[in-house]
Amino acid sequence: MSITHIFFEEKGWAMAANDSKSMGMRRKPRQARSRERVNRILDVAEQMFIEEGYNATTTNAIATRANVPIGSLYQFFPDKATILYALAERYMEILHQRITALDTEDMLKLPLADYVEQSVDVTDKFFTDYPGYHAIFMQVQGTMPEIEQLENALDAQLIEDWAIELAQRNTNLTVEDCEAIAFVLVKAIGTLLWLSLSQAPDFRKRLVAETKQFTLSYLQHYFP
Amino acid sequence: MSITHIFFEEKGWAMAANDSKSMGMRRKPRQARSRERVNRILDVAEQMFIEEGYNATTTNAIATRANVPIGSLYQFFPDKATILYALAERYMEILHQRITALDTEDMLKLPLADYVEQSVDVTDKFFTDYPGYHAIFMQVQGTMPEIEQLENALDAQLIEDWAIELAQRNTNLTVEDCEAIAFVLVKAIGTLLWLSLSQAPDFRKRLVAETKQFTLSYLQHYFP
Amino acid sequence: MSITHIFFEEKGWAMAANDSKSMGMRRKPRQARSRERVNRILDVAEQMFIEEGYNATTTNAIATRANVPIGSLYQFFPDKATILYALAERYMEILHQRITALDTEDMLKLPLADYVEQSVDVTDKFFTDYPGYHAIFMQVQGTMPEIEQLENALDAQLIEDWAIELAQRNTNLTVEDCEAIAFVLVKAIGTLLWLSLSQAPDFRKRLVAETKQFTLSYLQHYFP
Amino acid sequence: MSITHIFFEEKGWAMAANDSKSMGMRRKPRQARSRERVNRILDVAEQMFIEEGYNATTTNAIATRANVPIGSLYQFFPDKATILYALAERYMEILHQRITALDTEDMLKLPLADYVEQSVDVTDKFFTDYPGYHAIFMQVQGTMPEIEQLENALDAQLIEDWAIELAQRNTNLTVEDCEAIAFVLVKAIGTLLWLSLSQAPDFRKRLVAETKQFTLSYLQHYFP
DNA sequence: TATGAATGAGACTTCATTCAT
DNA sequence: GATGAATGAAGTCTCATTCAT
Repeated sequence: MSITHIFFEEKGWAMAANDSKSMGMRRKPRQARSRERVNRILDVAEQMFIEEGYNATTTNAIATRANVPIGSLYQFFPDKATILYALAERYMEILHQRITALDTEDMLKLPLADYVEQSVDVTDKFFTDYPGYHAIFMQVQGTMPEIEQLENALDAQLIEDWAIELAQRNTNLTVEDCEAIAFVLVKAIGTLLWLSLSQAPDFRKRLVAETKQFTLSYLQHYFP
Repeated sequence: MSITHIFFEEKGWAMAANDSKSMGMRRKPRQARSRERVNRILDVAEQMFIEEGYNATTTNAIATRANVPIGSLYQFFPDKATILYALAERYMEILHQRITALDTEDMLKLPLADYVEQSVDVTDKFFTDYPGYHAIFMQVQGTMPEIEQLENALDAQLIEDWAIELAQRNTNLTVEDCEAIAFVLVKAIGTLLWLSLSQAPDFRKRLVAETKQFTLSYLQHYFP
Repeated sequence: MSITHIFFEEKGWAMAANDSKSMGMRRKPRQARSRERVNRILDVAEQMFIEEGYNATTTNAIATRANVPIGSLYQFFPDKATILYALAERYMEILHQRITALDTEDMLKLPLADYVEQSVDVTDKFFTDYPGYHAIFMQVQGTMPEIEQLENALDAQLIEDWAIELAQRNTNLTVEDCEAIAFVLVKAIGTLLWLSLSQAPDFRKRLVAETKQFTLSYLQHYFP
Repeated sequence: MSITHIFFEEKGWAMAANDSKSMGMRRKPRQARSRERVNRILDVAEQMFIEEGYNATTTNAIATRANVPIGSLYQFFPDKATILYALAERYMEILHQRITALDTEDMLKLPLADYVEQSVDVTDKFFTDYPGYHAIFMQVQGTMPEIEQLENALDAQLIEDWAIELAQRNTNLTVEDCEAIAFVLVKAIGTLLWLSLSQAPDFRKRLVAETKQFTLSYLQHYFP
């Protein structure tokens, strides 16, 4: 079992993604129909939040486009913010699955260049598959503490993962060193890959390549 | 005169920051009292946009806190969005001044490490002095084309500046190379320094240092 | 079936009065309670538009006097203008019913004097029953194209009806002749009867009589 | 001196058009510059009231388009309604001049057909020259008693003129008869000629002709 | 449980009028 | 007297959320 996996378990994220917490869903959908409805609501909300923005998207519009009565929507989600929160949780769950799918122990054996290559590609795939991730969360920066907390937790997890792997590759580095490096990498890689999404295809490819390059250059400084 | 300076002139930013354009102010404040009012409105708006978010901030609240009647606010700004736009222009003007203050010719003579050191410090100072810059514009990503355009123009300018300087340091690089590298640097440095603002002091210092390190490592790859 | 009736069907007015069109209602009231609400809104609006004028009447005042929350009002009517439009449609529907109730074929057999007598009386009754008709629409002349269009359509219909009947009474007249005569009659009779409403009872009676006389004299010129 | 003239004098209209009354202008413009300003304001207001409607036209817009500071506008006109009132007075003055220009005594000698011809033509010319007359006053029907009063007075004057002339042509008719007939004629002719303004040129000509025809037919009934 | 019509506080914005300069 | 920036009451309309059916 990968280290990442262990961390997720420890921090309770696997559960977080399914339970209703302080800011969670009102009722867990147990019936198949309900689960499908909830997913439709989240899909529609994701799309509309990206297209029109969180504030410009009305709950009624989400319900209408999801073919779900507004009353039902409010049975699953106590308020509009919770929809965003649930979306965040869904992203987290997906990212968790992707990361745990990578076998960390094998990755440690890879040469640094290959390790960077794979890590960036996995992140890139995530952004390609879920373009809403950044688009949505940027909008609520600083205005929705609950969401920000979740997002930070998500990034913190990624950072922790990197930090641990870095620590294992170079035992001379302190934990603080590793965490700072990992912070820089996760945030910089995340931003660049996200930005690359809205660029022309050729430039986008170039940006992904440069992302790998700067990651590698930076790491080579610490892992010569 | 620095290259940067020339570019700003060419592109007309210096004027853009002073004229009312398509999305500009309704009336330019010429009297001292009016100019003070407009600045008070912008200061209050900046503060509230950061604290409560753009959408949660009402025009009446801005007017009240700025001690300006709502009618007067609307004499200067045709609508709420224009306040944000004016804020963006103000940031742009300031950044323009700071950048043109650096003498580019001297910087080209600096060793790479010092060049990086200075560039990152200038950017960091800007974010420290104007913490609203990122905080505000992240919120409206994808929902306010006019603002985004302005922000992109600003970043594009910074990228162009970097690109030109890089081209002069290493004439083997193509324009495309330089622009891709500059894009990566501007966006990554911007994000990292902005994020560092909300970190604990020690970690923040470390992040600034790492930002420099990562910039240097990356550039050394191209400028050995 | 009368000619008038056929024309109304052809032109689709009967439907227009029931469907929500481009400038139509937001939601059609299907429940009895909703229909009653919509009617209360229209009644109150009619009254207030007459008493205070269209512009001086606020949507909140309408809602309050109709005992309907402002939000509900806006569920039926997307904006204030649509209330006026709906009022116009209601008048149109009523007038349509009244006109189709007259059996045109029988009227053609009447002597000219009786024909005039009946036609003027029907119009007069309409104005007596719906004093808002002219009062309201005069106010928005030249400022609300949508409404004007509807009003013109209504008058055009009346004119068309008259023109056809005139053509059948005197086959020597061209279509153009009939339409010009009908235009004059519809507009002049409409104005005079409407103005008579605000006159003292005796003078009002005299005016109705003179309206008939003037109509008859004019028609006798063409139908000796 | 014509009868009409005498009446105008008696009723004091000639003065009314120059003095500030209860609802009159704040200050009579005595300087040439002021008089010119007032006229420019009235011209602009007339145009805008026709184009945009009375309510949609702002006093600031009038002042701007008239090249008169808003403060000055309010020195001449205490409020917006007074501008409309002054416009009404200006129309009245003009109409008065036109009517007194006709020599009533000569007109009485004319055959009925020629008399009708001339009267309608004069009225038509007035509407052609001052298309705002009806356009503006229709809009404020029932919402501005002061204006309505003035308009009624104006029409009452015209009616009175007609009535007297009719009485002189046929001494068998009572005063009441003449007034009822004159009322019908003034209102019907006014409406039709005004409506004709917005019709296609050919149809407009036809309407003017029909207006003369119905006037003649109607009068022939009383003056065989 | 499911539905969707109903609710009303409150957002943005306008504009007739004033009054300090 | 002349000016035009300043004022704020009031208007239109939205939308998250509820609750009667």
